[in-house]
Amino acid sequence: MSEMEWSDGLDDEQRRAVEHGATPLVVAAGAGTGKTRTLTARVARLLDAGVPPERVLLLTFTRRAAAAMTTRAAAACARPEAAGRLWGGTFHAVAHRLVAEHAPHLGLADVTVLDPGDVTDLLDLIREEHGLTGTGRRLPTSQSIADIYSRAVNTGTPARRLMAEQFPWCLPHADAITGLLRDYGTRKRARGLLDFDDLLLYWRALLDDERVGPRLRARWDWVLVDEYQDVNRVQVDIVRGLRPDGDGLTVVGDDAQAVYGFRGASPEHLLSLLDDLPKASLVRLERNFRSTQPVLDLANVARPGELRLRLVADRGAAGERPRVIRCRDADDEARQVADAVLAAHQEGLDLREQAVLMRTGTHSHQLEIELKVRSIPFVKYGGIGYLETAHVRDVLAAFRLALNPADEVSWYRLLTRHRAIGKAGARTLAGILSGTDEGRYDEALRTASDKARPGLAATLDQLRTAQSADATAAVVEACHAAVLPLLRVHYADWSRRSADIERLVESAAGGSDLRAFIADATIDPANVAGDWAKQPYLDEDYLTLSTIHSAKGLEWSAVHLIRASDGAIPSDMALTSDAGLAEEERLFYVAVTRARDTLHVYSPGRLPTHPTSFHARHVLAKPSRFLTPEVLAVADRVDVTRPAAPVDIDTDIGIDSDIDCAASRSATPVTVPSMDELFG
DNA sequence: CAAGTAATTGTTTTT
DNA sequence: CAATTACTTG
Repeated sequence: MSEMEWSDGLDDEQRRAVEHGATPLVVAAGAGTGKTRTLTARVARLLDAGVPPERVLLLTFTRRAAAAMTTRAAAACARPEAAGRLWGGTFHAVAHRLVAEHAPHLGLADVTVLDPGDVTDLLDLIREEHGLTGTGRRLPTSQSIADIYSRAVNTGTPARRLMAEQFPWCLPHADAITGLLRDYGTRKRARGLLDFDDLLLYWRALLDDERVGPRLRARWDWVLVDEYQDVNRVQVDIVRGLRPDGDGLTVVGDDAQAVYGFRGASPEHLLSLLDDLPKASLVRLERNFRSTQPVLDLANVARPGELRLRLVADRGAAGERPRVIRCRDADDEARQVADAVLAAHQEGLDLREQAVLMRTGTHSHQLEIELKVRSIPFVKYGGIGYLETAHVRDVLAAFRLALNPADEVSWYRLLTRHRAIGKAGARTLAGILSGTDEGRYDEALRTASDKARPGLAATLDQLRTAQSADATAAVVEACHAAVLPLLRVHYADWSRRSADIERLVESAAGGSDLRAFIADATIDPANVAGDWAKQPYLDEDYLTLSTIHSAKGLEWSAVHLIRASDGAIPSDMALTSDAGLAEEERLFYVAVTRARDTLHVYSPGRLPTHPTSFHARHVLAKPSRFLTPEVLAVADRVDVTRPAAPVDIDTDIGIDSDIDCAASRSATPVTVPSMDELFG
């Protein structure tokens, strides 16, 4: 054990966590307290102590976090090559690996992962049989039904009770919905289809199995879990199933940063672990290496939760006080943000060091227009990914059919892209084609209408080629050939979409394992998208726009939090329950703790009811309820709606009549440099 | 039963 | 202003 580089620069508490023995360890790590460094140092220390890397399992919530941690652990330990043999990844990715490995034990001939879009497609496909298609009164969307399903399994709540509590408008159809969901389950099982939730459920089932469970448990001595406040019931069971007495278990989390309640997570899981494992030790990390004290003063005041961590800036007391900017409306807000971003840029702060955070992807609409007008380059995270667009999913469906001809959902999707095949035709044909009958292709052709037959024949031909091909490139090429003529006709804006397809096909053909490529694309779209999606400004300087969820774990020198008005933060969707409101409060906390040096919080007095700006009606909005007097006391208030005198932000709700753009622009005397020369 | 046209809706957050 | 959805017509 030579250098012990992993110990470099750790403070006492971090070192305690890193050097802790085998008894269960809970690390309560506030934002910016070196959580990743601590976790990776602990892994490096284990490896340096001679632990075989394959006996260490590191579970994270995003692929990015997993990659960052293994890389850093490798860099910090004496045997960097060993870190490559670590088991690391998201819960879902590891689950997929294990489920594929144990497919026979699980009674699965093949494993195809359904993305959330596929799930709604499948529900659409079968809902008619359950009397959920009539026109007339409004029926719950398949999306809502999928939500009910997911929440039920992830929280262990009976669907009926769940509906009563959280989806009351679905209650009149409770019988039909529960019937549909049962059918959904058997349908998936019969076809070897697994949705995201199934991956976790199957993993848990493996752990519960008398024969497989002990072997799985014996595979790892050390299990480390990041972001434990974001685990749901099933994930808790998996972790506990892996380490029943807690020995070798390390979890890191922060109850104030739990923001995945809608996915069945609860910060309670972190807190209750301490009760469930009496031997567990708690280490609290409160020294913050990220932000200035003034930023942390605001964060500490805003911090919810039980752990009551108080962050202290390692950087000392100096720093600029956060600013709360009251603005007139969304357009005004966009101008304020753009002005501030440019001003900082002029003072030498790269755009890369700045980010705009928002509650939902649509909140940046006005800002995006403003940025385009001013030629400020930006990249937006958290919106609809390329892999979720229809045409890309069409190609993925073809890939999946090449590997799993029983994939009814993919059949359905592909069939509806054909001319002369609509919903009804696709449904019957998908049933035939996903079956096991020897002559199912011929039968499908016989069933198809005269108009549909030629197109279908061509598709089936190519898919047969794909299914019998060995080399990945050949499979991909055949699928490409099957899909191309369909999509060219089907999409009116084909020219805009074709480039995406080319990139996807190229990237899939380049890989060695199509199965892995599809699983990656499904379980972690960003991972694959990053390889081939266009990233025009990758080498250049650009501003980051991100949802708060996607910004978790990241940091920037300057952070602009927009739409800090009631109805946006907290989202009006969340106001119906205490739990929902508490989660919004945690989101606010996550957002403000992303800032290293400057934090600007913008609160428009009028919010668009409708995300697109034109015939948008506006509704009056109060400042976010999270901008409490205590929070405001540690911030500088700026009111750009009435530039003459600062107005108490609590009482001014901006009731002024119509907005005069020129007036509001002149009210903010920030000089706007020509962007062409700045970025030319 | 498919496909085209008209009307009418919107919209959390993500593995 | 999309993108579903309802209603028409072939």
